[in-house]
Amino acid sequence: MTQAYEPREIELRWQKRWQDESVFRAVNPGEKGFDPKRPKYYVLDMFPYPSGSGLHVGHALGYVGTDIIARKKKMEGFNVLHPMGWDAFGLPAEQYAITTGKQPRAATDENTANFRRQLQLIGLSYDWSREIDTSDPKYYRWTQWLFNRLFEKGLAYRAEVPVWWCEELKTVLANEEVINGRSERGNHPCVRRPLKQWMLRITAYAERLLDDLEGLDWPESIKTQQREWIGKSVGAEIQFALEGHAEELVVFTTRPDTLWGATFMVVAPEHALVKKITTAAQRASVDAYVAKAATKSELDRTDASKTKTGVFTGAYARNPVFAADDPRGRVPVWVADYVVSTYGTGAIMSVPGHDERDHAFAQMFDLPIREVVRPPAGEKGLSDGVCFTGEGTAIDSGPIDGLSTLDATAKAIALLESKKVGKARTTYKLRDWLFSRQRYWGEPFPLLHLEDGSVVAVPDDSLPVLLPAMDDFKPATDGSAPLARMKEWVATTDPRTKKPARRDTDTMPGWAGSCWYWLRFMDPANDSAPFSKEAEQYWGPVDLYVGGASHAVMHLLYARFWHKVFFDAGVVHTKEPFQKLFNQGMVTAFAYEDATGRLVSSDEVETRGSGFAKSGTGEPLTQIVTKMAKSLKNVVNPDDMIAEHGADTFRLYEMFMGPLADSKPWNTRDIPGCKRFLERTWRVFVDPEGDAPIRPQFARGATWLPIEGETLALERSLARALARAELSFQNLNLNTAIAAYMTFINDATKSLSSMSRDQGERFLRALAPFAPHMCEELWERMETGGLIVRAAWPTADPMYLVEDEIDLPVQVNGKLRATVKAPKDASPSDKESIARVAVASHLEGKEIVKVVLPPNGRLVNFVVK
RNA sequence: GAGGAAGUGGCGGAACCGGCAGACGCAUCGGACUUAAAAUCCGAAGCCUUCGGGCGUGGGGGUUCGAAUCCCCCCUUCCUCACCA
Repeated sequence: MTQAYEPREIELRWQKRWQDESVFRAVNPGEKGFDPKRPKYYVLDMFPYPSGSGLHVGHALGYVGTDIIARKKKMEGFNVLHPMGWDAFGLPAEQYAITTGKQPRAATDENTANFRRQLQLIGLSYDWSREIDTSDPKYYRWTQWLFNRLFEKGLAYRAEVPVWWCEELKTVLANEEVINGRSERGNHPCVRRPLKQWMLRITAYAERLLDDLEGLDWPESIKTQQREWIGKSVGAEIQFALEGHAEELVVFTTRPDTLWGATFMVVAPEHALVKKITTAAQRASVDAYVAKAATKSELDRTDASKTKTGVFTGAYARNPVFAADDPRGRVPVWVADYVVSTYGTGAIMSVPGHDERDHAFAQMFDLPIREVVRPPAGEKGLSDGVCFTGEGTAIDSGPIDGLSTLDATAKAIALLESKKVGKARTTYKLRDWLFSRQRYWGEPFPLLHLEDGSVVAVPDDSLPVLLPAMDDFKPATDGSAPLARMKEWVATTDPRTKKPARRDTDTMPGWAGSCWYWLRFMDPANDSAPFSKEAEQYWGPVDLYVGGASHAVMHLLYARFWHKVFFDAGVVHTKEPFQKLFNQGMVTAFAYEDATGRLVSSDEVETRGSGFAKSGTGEPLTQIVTKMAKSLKNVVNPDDMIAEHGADTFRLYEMFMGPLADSKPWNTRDIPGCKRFLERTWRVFVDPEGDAPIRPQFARGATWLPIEGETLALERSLARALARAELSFQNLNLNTAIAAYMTFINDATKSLSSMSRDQGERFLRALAPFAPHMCEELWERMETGGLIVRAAWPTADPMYLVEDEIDLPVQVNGKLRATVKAPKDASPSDKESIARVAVASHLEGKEIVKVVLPPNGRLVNFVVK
């Protein structure tokens, strides 16, 4: 038996043992070995897209964190569900296949194999029997099945919509995937283009998606982001008659109380009425403006936000609150790109007196500005040259004069409704979800186009609609779907009527598979349903969901939407899928810049004492923190580190860096500290000089040590470490648990012979979730019997958290002047007299005004003059 | 511009409720062991100091016997959304 700590050898052996004994297999209700007495705990990682570059230490941060939690919960007696799988369909996987010249299927299999290998290297306690791959027909069969539920409820529809088109990617993208007119993936320019697309009616769930955020234990910042994305606004819809046209111009406003101050109208360049209402005289300039707006990317529009642009259409609208002969009621209609076509009705009434944007526009084009809201006393208004947008009192507004903004709004709406020219309305920024892609690597829509032009779902029992193999799967230059080229696949028959039908050739976006994967994990092998009711009833909802904050909106909103649809369909029993959400921080890296602020590649940096310098030139460099980047050569590969130091050190370092939620830099120089701690722990248990597998005091049948003297001191040290660990699990700053364990091992090293077998056992159990391989090895050498992963989690005995003697800080005027020892149960007056002696020199010649002894008895403070 | 998170030694970070600022680790320095080095072990260390003490948690003010922690103002960094009527 080896006496040295050799992590790789130990780790491989224990990983095999865990696998051989199916230690991490979660047992479902109804299966053999299920224990109904244990409570359940479902801890889920956001499953990765298996990229070609392999696992990143940032992924591993979350995975190690959840693994430690899962292992602890298991030791605490929970039935733990802790699964892992692959989000394998979608654009990035297809792009990767194209650039590497591989088939997506083959490339995906290669990448998942690599990810699986890397995850297993870390010794993560996943139940690998539940592994899923969203691009596996056994999985996407049920994605299609669930799509059918949305389809039959009318939540999926086809529409000609202006969509984001990315020429580079040859695909349409969802609103959420386009940032400032560029694709989220790859940062390519995008343009708007009308195309017939499948949409999901997520807006039907807007209100519930908003309301149900309340009960969730999620970071407030994520909830806020979702609320803002949903963007609820309450107001009114108002119809303006158009001079010389039968059509009405409908606008949405949150401030119907300012209707009397509307001096012009603005419609978006894409508005359907623009062509119709433009007068001959204005035709040329309007056409030019509209054409220009269409070619402008969203980025250009945003850049131009400082100066408003627009053109008069020549048309006039009638403000319904003014009499037909009132000149205030005749307002010009302009077209301007500061009004967006996709929000509200794509048209606004412009109230330049009380809206910043309208104000700017009115000033730009010299349009009239009227004040209809008087600001409350003390606030500046139009008379001070300020556009007042807050709440005040209605003035110059006929029937609502004198009312507060709140009352004026209500009365204005009532008035509009009685005249049938408007009504209360709530709008949302959230738009329906553009759900189809003209790409290859995704779930085919399980839909058939019949000869009569109608569209029907492929019956559930004919699923899956398999994605056919294609040699050339690249998107067509005209943007048509690659599957459309598979003529023999497209032509099929409706299984119900045997009549000819054509398959839909679009595929679902990459998000589809991740909209329900946590449910499939509950019952991954089920081939008669996506998951059984019993399994969902037992495991749902996810108790802890851990992943990056970058999924704040898209994935988490889509997943909640599908889950609610399933809830309505009676498929799941909870309204929300993820009860507690936690975002792990980003793992950043150090980078180095010279005096001019230029970044220097990490392999050209050397340490100079406590500073850094450029190798060769010796030029001094400053250390800064950045994202990891290949160009800076500061990307860390877990494989190398594990090969060099072992998985336990890797796990420990990931957690020791700092609180799980914080972003923090990876510092290779700090890793030896964690390794040293494990080596020191090893030497506490194993005598490197001796032949025994374990030191005699830890061997089975070792002499029992009474808890007194140094053993008592160690008992206290252990109790403190265990208590600290418990707190650190609550706060998810596991770095402090490790720090507490280090302190204990330092204490143990100093009085090794006084440490008992029992103390050794409890310490190993506490360390086991963090460094499972080494603890398993030492546990075995102690001949404790069984695996440590199945042992019970140790808790601190409060009795040993209390010291006989406490350190009593003594302050004079709040400044620390001495620290004295006092018996733990000393009375306040005893403490005061002990303290008085200790700071006698500071009290000399002073008058003691007050002696402060806080209720917790933690210190004494003399207030003197 | 709006919203969110955060600013503590040379570095990563501790400090549960307002009560010893800097736990734990890295780097640094000293010592032991060694022919020597590495490894290991032991120890020192916030900054300044005339060795009395003074100053210290981004800056300024406030509350308090006492503030990293609570309140007000300001600065910086990161993230997210940005003409949403």
